[in-house]
Amino acid sequence: MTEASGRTRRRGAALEEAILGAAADELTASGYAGLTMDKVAARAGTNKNAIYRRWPNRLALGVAAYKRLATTVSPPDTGELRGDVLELLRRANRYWSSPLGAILRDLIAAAGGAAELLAQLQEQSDDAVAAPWLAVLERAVARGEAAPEALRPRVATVAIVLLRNEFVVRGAPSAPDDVLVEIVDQVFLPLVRRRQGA
Amino acid sequence: MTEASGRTRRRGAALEEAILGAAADELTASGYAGLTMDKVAARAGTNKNAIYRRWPNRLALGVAAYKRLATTVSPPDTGELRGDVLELLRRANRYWSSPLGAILRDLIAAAGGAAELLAQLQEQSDDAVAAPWLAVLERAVARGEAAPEALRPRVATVAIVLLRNEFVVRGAPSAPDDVLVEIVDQVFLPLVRRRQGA
DNA sequence: CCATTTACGGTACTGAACGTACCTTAACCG
DNA sequence: CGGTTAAGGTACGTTCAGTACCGTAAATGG
Repeated sequence: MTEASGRTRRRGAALEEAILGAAADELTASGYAGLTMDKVAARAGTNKNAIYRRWPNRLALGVAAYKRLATTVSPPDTGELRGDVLELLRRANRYWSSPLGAILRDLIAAAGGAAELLAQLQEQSDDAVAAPWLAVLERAVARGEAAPEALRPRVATVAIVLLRNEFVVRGAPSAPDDVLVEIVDQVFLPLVRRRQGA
Repeated sequence: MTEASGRTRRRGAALEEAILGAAADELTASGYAGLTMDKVAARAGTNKNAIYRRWPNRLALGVAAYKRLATTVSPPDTGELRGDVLELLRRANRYWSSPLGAILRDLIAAAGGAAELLAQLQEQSDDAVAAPWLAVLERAVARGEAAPEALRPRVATVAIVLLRNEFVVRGAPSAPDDVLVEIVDQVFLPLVRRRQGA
């Protein structure tokens, strides 16, 4: 049979949508390891040519497909800094432990330092990661719980970076809650709290 | 020709040595991406059977070969905490920027969360990473430069974890010195310094 | 409204590697 | 010295990424 039954032949944006959708489906179904170009083409009802005309390789397609699966979060507001921070960490822990987190880790691994692709995964590089932490800290500063010096990305994101380290370097499938508490109480809070001296 | 010319047929430990050596050579010559089982076998003057009898797959061989390339470091002693810490970070930065660092990153990536292999790469898991930092901090505590509460692995290793994050997640080929200084002055020193309050 | 160009669909390949199977033969061991 | 173990040799099976070509539907535009 020529073409897929009675349907009209798709082009341009419509086809691109179909491919991305198929790739996203494959990602959720089989993870990045199971994302093969042939399967994506088949699921999208097209062929590999159409894919390679748009993305140079499998990784680029994977990154593009992941972006439509990623969601953004709104910062919590428990009324107190420690609660907010723990909540942010627990969310992150859940996410990294989830199938989506596994996909993200695989993509980061596959990118292997290709800065351009890594930046796409962070969606606006640092800002998106730092935003909720800065939001939470700003309220804490207003309440007098945190020092204004804490309102710098490097400082604000310390906790999340430490947690991510557990996953990327230690390979934990999920970080125990003790670890989150330890990060908050041993590192994050001592660091951002209003200091009397120096 | 049968066998490799006149040489006697190696077995057991001798052959294992030869394979590991060949794998290490391949790693330094072509990186982990270029480490193929066929090339290792050829360079070791044997065949893939002998390799697969000892390591279950390419990654395991890569990790084993890497371990013989890795070296350990002794902690610096500049007489002052900030100097020691910057020196440790600069060393780490150089290492991660080097070909060996690239191999390590690829291996971590390829392990993709296989905790067992990742642990081998850290050589004794945390301890080896934390040791020099704890050593440097102990001297600082003795001098009154740092608070005793800093002598915990989670706290002591904050700086190195933040730097590693630059490589793994941001994909920088090398971190600018500014970043190291930022990590030290904005995060590490404020965190470990003797605090008057609370 | 028709000719031309663009880009899809179909299909077949190439090439790289991993991992396996199987047999022959040398080294070790009691 | 005979039997067992482990090398060496070699040939596959498989899986995929990425490429090449060709015929044809859809846009384009005169």
